[in-house]
Amino acid sequence: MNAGPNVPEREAPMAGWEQNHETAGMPQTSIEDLLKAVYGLEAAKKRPSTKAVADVLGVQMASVTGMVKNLAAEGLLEHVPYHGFELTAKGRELALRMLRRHRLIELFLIQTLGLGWDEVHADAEVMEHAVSDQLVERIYAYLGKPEFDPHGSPIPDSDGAVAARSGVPIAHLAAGDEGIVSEVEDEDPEFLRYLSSLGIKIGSSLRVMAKDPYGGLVRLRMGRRRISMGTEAAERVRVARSHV
Amino acid sequence: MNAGPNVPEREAPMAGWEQNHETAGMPQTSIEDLLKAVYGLEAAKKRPSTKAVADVLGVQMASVTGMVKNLAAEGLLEHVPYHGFELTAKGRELALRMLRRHRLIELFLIQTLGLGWDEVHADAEVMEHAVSDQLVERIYAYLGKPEFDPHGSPIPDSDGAVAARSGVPIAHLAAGDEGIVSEVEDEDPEFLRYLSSLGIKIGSSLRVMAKDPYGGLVRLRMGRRRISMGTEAAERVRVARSHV
DNA sequence: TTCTAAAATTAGGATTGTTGAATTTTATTG
DNA sequence: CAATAAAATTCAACAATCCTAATTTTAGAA
Ligand SMILES: [Mn+2]
Ligand SMILES: [Mn+2]
Ligand SMILES: [Mn+2]
Ligand SMILES: [Mn+2]
Repeated sequence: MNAGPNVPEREAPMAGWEQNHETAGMPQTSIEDLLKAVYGLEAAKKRPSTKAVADVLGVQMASVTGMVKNLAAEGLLEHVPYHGFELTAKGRELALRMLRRHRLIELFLIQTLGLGWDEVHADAEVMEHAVSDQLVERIYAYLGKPEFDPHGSPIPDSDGAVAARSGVPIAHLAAGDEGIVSEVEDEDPEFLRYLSSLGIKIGSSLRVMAKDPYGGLVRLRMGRRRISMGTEAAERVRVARSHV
Repeated sequence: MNAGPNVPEREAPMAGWEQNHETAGMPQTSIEDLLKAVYGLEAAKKRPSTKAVADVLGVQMASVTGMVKNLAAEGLLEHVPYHGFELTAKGRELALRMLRRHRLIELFLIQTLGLGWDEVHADAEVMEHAVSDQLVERIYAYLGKPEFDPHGSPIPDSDGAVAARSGVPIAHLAAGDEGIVSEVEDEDPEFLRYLSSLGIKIGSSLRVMAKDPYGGLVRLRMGRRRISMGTEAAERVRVARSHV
């Protein structure tokens, strides 16, 4: 065993520099991010392969294999070597707990500080590992028990229940379809600014005018504005169909 | 070398679970806390000995010796084995940067969420390592460029300049002295609740009625309330003398 | 000055998260 | 069915924190 709590006697030093974090048996950042990555791949109906997870995390496959061994030992996921892995109920719970934190933090920063939807992801990505459950619940209450984050993603509740992903990617619509923007990919600030420049936000109502068969361009109308979007972007914006 | 940035190609996954933190060359939590501990001891005019730092951080002396070697190699402090260490300008800068973060976060949580002064230290202690400089400055602006944190400690400015510690401990006052509470020790929630139960807050005006020479009890008057306080507590509350 | 207790360092381990290189397994293609 | 490329694992190393148990150094007391 290693790194016991080892509570030191307090020494009555003056305000502002004392330590003694209660970070004892807390799950590590990397663990939590790996679980989130697996969850995200599962949710996106992609197989959470070693390679896919490594790509999401930005580490080598060997690192994932190594970490997965620890995670499996802790009962957070199951691993059949060479045949992928899968979250256990416990692992999914932890992943959803992180997603809840991430999304509440994003919304909190936007609501309090007036940041833009393109300015909060990176900070939330780090802060999600740093806040206490107590603080998260205070934020939740302060925000009025919100159900969606600033990018339209559902906020898991404190029991780990989460609404199904809403809508379908714009790219999956056909000419003539109409819908309301329900969720956008949130991790790339540039992309979010691009959407803003097109006037797209959560709740925007749009209609597919045409789809170019080869280049993969989608022509849309939003109110009286006409915009076009490449397939790549059209895959990253989901709309709830309002008309088939 | 280890853990290169290793930027992965983006894969256009859907909102809410992508990673790729920009945590590349960032200083670690332990490093930052050690520097803060040394700074705090220096500020309190205690020698930042291996033992003192170990006690503050809640680790063994051997761990401090080891970490100090790294810190010295990075030019954050100077170490003369067996004769203590001292922050370099760079080390002090980093320590003050952390203190700024810590104090702004505490104030931010209190102002936005309405938390009590006893509920913010532990979260700030962890969050201080997690927020971006950009976010810190947004918080600073949002709070109206505050000069003091909720416990009366001065907030270092973004250049690392910090006001001198204000006041003296109540324990240092003599009978008849009057003063205004200017700063209280912040890391022990119990202690802060104890102060609250006595009605003491930053700005409270009080007068020393008597000091018991042996037991070390200080008898105070605050408005028309009379309170007594043991030496230990009286060492942890500072007042700005208003009358000698 | 000599002794001794406290403080500090060194030595030797453990654990975690990494990497790159070598190897093994799987799946696909011919 | 064999060849082969991609995916996955294993292995050896390394860095950073931590620990416990020696050992060394310092400083204060006798
Ligand atoms: Mn996000
Ligand atoms: Mn994260
Ligand atoms: Mn504090
Ligand atoms: Mn800290």
